Amino acid sequence: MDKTYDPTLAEDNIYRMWEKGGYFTPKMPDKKALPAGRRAFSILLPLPNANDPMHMGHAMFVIQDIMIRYHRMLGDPTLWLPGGDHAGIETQFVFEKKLAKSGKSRFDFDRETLYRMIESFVEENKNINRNQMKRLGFSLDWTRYHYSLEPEIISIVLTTFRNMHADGLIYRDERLVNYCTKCGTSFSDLEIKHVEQIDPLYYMKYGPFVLATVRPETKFGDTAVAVHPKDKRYLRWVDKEIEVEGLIGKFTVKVIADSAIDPKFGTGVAKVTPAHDMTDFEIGKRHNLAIKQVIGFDGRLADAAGPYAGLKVKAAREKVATDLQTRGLIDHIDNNYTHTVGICYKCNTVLEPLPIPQWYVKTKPLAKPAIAAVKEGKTKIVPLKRFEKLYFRWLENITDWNISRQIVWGPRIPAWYCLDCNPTIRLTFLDKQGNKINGLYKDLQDRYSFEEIAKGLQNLMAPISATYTLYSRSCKTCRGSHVVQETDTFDTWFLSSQWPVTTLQVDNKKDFSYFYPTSVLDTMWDILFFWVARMMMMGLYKTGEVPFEAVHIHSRVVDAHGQKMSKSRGNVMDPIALVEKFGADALRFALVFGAAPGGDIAISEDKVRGMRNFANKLWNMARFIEMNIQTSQKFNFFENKNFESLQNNEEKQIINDLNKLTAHVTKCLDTYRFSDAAQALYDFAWHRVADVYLEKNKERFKMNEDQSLTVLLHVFHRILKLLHPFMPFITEELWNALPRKYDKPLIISSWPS
RNA sequence: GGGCUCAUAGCUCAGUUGGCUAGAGCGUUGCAUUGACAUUGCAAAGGUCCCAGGUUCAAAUCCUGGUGGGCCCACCA
Repeated sequence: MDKTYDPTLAEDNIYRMWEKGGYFTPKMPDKKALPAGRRAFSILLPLPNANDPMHMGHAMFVIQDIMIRYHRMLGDPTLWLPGGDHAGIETQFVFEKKLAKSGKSRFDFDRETLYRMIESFVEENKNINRNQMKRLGFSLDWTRYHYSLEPEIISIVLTTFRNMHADGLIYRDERLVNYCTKCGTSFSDLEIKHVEQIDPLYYMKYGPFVLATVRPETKFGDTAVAVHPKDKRYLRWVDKEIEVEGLIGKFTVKVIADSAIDPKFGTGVAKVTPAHDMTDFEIGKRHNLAIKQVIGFDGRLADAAGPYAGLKVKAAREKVATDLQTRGLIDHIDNNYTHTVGICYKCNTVLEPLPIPQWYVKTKPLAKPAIAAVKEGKTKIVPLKRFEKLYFRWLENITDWNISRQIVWGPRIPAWYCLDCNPTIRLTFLDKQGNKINGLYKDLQDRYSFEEIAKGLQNLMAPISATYTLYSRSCKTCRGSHVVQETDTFDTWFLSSQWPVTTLQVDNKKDFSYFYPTSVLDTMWDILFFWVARMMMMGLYKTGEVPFEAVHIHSRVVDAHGQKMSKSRGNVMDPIALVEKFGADALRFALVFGAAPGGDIAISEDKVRGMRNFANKLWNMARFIEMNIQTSQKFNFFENKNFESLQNNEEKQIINDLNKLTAHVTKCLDTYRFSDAAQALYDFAWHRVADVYLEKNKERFKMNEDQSLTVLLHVFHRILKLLHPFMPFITEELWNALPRKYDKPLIISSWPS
């Protein structure tokens, strides 16, 4: 053995040996034939975006590998199932950035072409993170790898959609949606980022009133003025029509009373713009107000804004404000008004609430059983009560889920519209010459053939009244074939929320019956709502059973100063670079050591180095043992025996401590206290065995005495076993380097008790 | 605006239902070391456990209030 441990030499070979041995693929004996207390154990890897290289957050999945290796050693049929996500908007966004570098944009291509381009882009990158996970030693069953866009997986997802539609859980509706005019798509409530900002609050003269608004440019879309029903100042105006002087002429609106109006805000009077404000939209529904859209999906004012048409929202606001001022229609301006606005989490553009027909999932009926399942303990959220609270609070206040995205990257919603029956469908497509055409079908059908439209199609927008059929390429009403598929694609999370079901059902039903519900879902708190809660809802809907028995919330990896890693901070660490420098085991141990569940874990190069030193310590302990052994020596192994006959006090004591350690580590692993287990192992191996026991008894070992070496070997073997889930490579390497009783790799050796 | 959470050594953090003479990693200081390992060993320094009250035989741990961070949720124009 060399003087120091070189991980780069060992790791690759060992991983290949494991893979070749098929140890990651579970044996699935009849469940009744399993020994008492043993049962199937399964974890689904939270599927990384297929086109993303690995980051520190993924490295944290080492917690799952620890559980998986532990259960494999316990003798449980153990499955850790890997996968990759097409990651809809995320991937398309990355791809569009790439396009932008070559001076192109998504709007230069029809959807078929754009889709193919993204597809091959993902295909190029798909293997990167798979190989990286192997570098970390993850014992994933690669024979069961799945990708979210496999046709069989999509087919299961679409079946869910159809069933939900039949059950009345899917519907179309036109309401205000948070829309990013830059990314060209809507988002669900969850995806909206809120930021505080200071904007001028304009107090404008409005007929007989003065009212406060930050958005004077939406004045063209006002269809009412509202006051609080109990506001005595304005009671006499309620239900009256008032005449207002506007920038493009006088108009009349009705004064309405609605309790959504806060009498204390501004002057207690608000203009109501149902097409561009969430509150106003609700008010509009209550009072049957017209919805007058004055901002388009391109973020520019529409024709209804007269001379202001074509201006972007921000420019329009400034111009409108100035013009109002020159006309003497501004009473005063509060320049220090602080409020929060919703912005796009991808590009930070202020989101525009716009009326669009979208597909929704009715969530209340789904949330109910998901809440009950956790309350009844069918799924345990560990380790912290506070995540349960979060989970309940979100599900109890859940709003319906917008699953439409106006992007190409993902499966399209399987609804077909007949253009002949729905001539007011708005179409955007590229004609044969590549010009962008936009208009209603009834205005276009004389000039363009159906085939030309269908081929160059970028987007369609069907009015909410449009009829559609699911899964049918001919119209059921007119029997015509001028049908086009909905261009909205599914929110990625609609697919990933079904992951536990799709991945286990896709190959054969046996996996599903054997491993569902899965044992643990290990993830970080940031996708508790996005993914975990939705998997609960969808899993319960599809199977009547919870998708996992426990949810473990692992730590978030932060830098040496407790700061979140981000590109803009420039403090991102590359896990693979650390593996190359210090070895996978060192990084793995560093990620676990000192990590409190649900909290933060600080990773620095110094810390990983420290853990590399620990690996080296183990190496040298083995070297010392090897030095004192003669190759011809035959050992009387005491594995799994009590050592009750030992006379030597030192030996009795170390065996006693070793057994205590074994019980402690086992208990920690059963209760998700990975850091405690790691610290106990570190402390025992280094400070109890190496520093004390070895030093004290060096002379005896050198005498090459059979018994003392047997005890030492037993202790060391035990350490390797207990440490294996944490540091799989070096433990496997050392297991192989020393004499042992069983000729099986450590990965499938039995967990000591 | 509502809620959650944190505050412990120079830094990053553990501390499981109250029993601590308060720990770890990294860092610091001194000494040692051709002998498994300088990716080492021995030793040392370093903390009014944020502040003020309270409960208790006992509080870093529980309660109340305060101060200061972090986070989540939210349609007040």
